[in-house]
Amino acid sequence: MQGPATIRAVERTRHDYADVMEQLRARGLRMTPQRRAIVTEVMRTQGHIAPSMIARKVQGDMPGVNASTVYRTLTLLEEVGVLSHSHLETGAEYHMTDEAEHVHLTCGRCGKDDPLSLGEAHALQGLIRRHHGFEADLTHFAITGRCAGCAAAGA
Amino acid sequence: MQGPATIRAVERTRHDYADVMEQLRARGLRMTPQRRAIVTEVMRTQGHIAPSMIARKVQGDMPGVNASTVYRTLTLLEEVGVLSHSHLETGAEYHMTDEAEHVHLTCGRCGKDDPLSLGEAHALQGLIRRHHGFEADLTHFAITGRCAGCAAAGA
DNA sequence: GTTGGTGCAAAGGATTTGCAAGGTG
DNA sequence: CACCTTGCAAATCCTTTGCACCAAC
Repeated sequence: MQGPATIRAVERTRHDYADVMEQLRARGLRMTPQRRAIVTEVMRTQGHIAPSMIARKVQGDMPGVNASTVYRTLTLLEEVGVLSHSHLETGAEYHMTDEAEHVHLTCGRCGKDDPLSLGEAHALQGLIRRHHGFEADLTHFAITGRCAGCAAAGA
Repeated sequence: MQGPATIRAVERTRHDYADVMEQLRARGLRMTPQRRAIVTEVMRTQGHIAPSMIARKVQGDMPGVNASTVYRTLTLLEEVGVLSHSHLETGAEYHMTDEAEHVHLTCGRCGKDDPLSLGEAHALQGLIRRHHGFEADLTHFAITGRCAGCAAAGA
């Protein structure tokens, strides 16, 4: 599990089915109804969603879809570039690759999850690059801590 | 699973058994040989170690120790403040709380894991604080990306 | 018709829980 | 001796794999 590096400017078009199909076809792969259902579920989700949750939801809409199919599909769609995953406190979660353009600032006390702007993310990346030549992908792991409110509250 | 926030200057003494016992006793808890073995294993580890690995190693030295004891102990020692965990690409890993003073820069291609200095970490935290009032704990999640070498190599 | 995909079933591994027996302070 | 801890065993959960059948293109 390892995503692409750095945050790119948002210039690509958002993925839709045509897009997904194209990426699959380019590799001689097929767009099955199961895959369609899985992509739909991830697209419908604002933000990120856990694999096991995708499995449950997809099975809700389309009984008979096997969990193993879901896991295999997620892996495949990530290889193809349609999906990406990030690590949150609760585990790995998937999202459309082109929705990866934000960094999670998750409060460990109240659970609030603020996004970091592109500009701020770039500033952080620049700072890391300057000292290590390391190209950070801040979207891949969340950043935890205490939000302003909770920090003020003391905890 | 959620650790304390911010990176503190390293001024506290390193934990040793006396330290651990004190923290337990303060809560009316006991220092059993199993707990001693588990703490020993974590202290012996330079850096971080996964729960399942701790279980295996402890069982190696001290057959009969049950895995459930290990998991319960890790949770407890984290509540007490002796241990903390971080999230790396491979999952959660534990370490002595006072060894948490570094941020992981993990290369997703070659796997190299560089630490970020305290000063640099503070700079990043300052930047985040300025814009969001958010007190980031950069030690809790690793930062992935591409190390200088791999970034240059193109991948 | 090819070749990739899916369902099914089973395996695997990590982690949790209830409970009675055991050990620490 | 009281109460915390442990071992045991069972139960979950999530995820992976082998394989024969099925379907997309």
